[in-house]
Amino acid sequence: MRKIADRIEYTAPIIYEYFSNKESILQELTTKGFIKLSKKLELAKAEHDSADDQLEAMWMAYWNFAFTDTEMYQVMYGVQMNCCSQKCSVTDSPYHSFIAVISEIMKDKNPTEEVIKQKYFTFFSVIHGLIAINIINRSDVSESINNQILKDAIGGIIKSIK
Amino acid sequence: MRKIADRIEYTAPIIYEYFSNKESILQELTTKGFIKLSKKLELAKAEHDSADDQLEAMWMAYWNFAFTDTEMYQVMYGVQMNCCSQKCSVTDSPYHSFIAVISEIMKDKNPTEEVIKQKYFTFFSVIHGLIAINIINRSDVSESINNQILKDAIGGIIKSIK
DNA sequence: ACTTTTGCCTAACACTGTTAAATGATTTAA
DNA sequence: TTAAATCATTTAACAGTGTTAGGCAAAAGT
Repeated sequence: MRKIADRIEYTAPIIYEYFSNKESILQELTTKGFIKLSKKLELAKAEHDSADDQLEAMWMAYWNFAFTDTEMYQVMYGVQMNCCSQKCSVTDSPYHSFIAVISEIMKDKNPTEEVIKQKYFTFFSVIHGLIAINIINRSDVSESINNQILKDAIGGIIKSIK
Repeated sequence: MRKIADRIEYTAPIIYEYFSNKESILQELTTKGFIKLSKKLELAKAEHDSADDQLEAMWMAYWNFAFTDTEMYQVMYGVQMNCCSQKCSVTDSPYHSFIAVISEIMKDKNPTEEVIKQKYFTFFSVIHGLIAINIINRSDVSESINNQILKDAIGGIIKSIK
């Protein structure tokens, strides 16, 4: 708040003349972000005819938005993972456990360590994403995104790496 | 910190005799969490013979850990999504854009609205998970988890919902 | 001209994490 | 046995958050 005030060359309290609190500033920014994102999505959609292509293009647009407007994306979705800089990437043992099994599954393909790592992260992203949504939106979708979805997802990736 | 101090019936500063700062407490907890999780993973693995089954069982164990030790999981992975309570779930327009196209793709199956919502969240989890990892671990895996993985993931899910 | 409103600031509160200094008890040294 | 040193713990404080209350001076209304 004080930093914002500095930037606009006022003192902190006048911010509260325009916004009821910090949260509502983020809220407002987030809303703008969603509008911008929506436009990109509609644009991507309009460039294709089949629904398949549209959906892929939309998710690609979504992906691109996340990296052209990273700060925005982080505000919108509160992206943050405490540990990841060290722990959940390389140093932890879950990582090594999974890597071992994935290597085993892919052994016919003679994959590089890098490829295996990629696959691990793909897995991790999917599962962690599902978990995060379930933890946060517990009441909203907890029953919807259930074990079946999870198993489908896992099965799908296992198939895809064989 | 003061709450911890209350709980252990000391004052805040003595905590700093045992931990250099708050971060290092979380660090310690996280380490313990990873040890516990690792054990569960190894246990799950040991119950199966084929690598496929092992991997599935491990991810299921991972999933279960996230919900039996939710606070731990949140500390370990910093799960948090600012907006989700309202915005990224139902009220935003990206949601509606995607729902529309997913419905179109699945129209032959006459899916309920609930099913479509599920599929959306599956998509969202996957993509958001990949994005989050890329944003946070930028230097570490940014080149690894690239567009190819993304396209594979999207393609896979599109296939799976047809 | 006098009152009301507006715009803005200073000061402060309650709450974070964190550190320095003081206190008092217990152990050690002489 | 008394003096010194060490230890455990606390109080007080600092700097940093978000936020609110009160005041003051310039502008606007009557």
